Amino acid sequence: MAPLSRARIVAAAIDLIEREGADAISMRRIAADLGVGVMSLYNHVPNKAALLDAVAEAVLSQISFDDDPSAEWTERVRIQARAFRQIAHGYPRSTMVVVSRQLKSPAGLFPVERALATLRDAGFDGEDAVQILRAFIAYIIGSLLREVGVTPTFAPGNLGGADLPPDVDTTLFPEVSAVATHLCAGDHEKSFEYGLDMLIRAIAVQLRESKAAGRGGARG
Amino acid sequence: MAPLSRARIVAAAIDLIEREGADAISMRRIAADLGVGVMSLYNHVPNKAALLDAVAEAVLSQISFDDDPSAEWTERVRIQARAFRQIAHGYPRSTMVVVSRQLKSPAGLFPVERALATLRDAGFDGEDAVQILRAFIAYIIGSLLREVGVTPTFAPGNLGGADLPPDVDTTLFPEVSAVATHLCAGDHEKSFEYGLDMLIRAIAVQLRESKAAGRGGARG
DNA sequence: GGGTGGCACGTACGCTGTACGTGCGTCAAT
DNA sequence: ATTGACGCACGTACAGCGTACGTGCCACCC
Repeated sequence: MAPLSRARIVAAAIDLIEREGADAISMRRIAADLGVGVMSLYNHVPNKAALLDAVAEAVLSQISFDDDPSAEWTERVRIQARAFRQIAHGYPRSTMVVVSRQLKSPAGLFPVERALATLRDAGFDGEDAVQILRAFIAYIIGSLLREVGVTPTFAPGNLGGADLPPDVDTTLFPEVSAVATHLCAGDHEKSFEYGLDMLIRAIAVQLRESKAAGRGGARG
Repeated sequence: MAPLSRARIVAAAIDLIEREGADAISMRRIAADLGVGVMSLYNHVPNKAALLDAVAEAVLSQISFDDDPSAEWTERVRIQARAFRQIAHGYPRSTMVVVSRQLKSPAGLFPVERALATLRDAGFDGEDAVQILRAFIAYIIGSLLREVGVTPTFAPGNLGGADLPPDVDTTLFPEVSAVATHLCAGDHEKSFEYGLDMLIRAIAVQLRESKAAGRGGARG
């Protein structure tokens, strides 16, 4: 048996989360899966919180950014956003863990660096780039939460429908009832791309305004 | 002493969360705060998960929508979005609880109804209204998570700065270092309004395109 | 008066994270 | 070769968790 190591512990934790959900995770289960004693874990990880941080970092660091630096900036931010979403597909149950702990490690900073470079190349000054990036991250995280939150047990049936309780009061919620079909139809990718399109176009508009108003911020 | 009731239990739970954080919540602590036995809680609440759902619903139902139905739709969605953010200010530690459990109750459906009515009044058809709403909710939730996640212990010092570790490698992360000032400066309201502006303008652009392309969706 | 049901409560069980002590294996210095 | 130090796996133990179950009190209706 390979010697116990931090990496093996983190891998086992991710595996367990993906198989049985984030709630099922415990030091004892992880140790059992690894075939070691519980306390052996603490020789490599200070405590459970740190282990979850390590899980978040490991998942996050698997993002692969393959956007072409010479491409149009609109396409680059689109690809970067998709890369984020991709990890949520690879590790759906871990997404909540990643999102719920904010980490200040290089793994978390790397995508930020990439995005800022893209936005500043596009012509935004520092403050606007930061604000735009924040808006993007907020949108992406919110989207991922919706995607993974809607399928807490991964029942294959609720991917297309049964999202809404069937007993919505038609008179109390006329609008909801009217668009119930679309509300229930949960094509996550389509929704994600829809909002992504919106955001990118908004940024493009802002950039034009910014340029029209001369150098400096997009305030106007 | 007033008789134990579901409402009193939920209120005590919210109180406890706000005072000591979401991690500190336990049935025993709640019971102790109420001066009752632990198991008495279970006469009014089936289990802890249901209690947390009730907490989320109680917090969510305190949103007050005072947007003027005759106002411009851009202003209405802005005010509705702010109303959401407002609850995160009233119950900062509970926000994570609200966000992490998706609920299909009237309390959760009411804001949806309101928003859909506004968007459809603005001229969007059902599908676009739903997609736009989803993008908005994603942005708002993502923003709130950032706001409350940055202050897990509510230390008054870290509101303005100290967000970034001081040892960021300048050569590894040149962009991050260059805009570190803006990255650390965390004016949550300003950031929220910045992205909100972006989104609303994006929707306005989309609406114009939609109208220019004739009746129907905004698909161009 | 006698049944019935709601509600507060104590006890108990299996689970959790982790502090602490112990023993084994390997390597460095003598 | 002997000894000491150190790293690491592990068992035990403890406080705290959610909650299943049983008990007893009290208000109610027949």
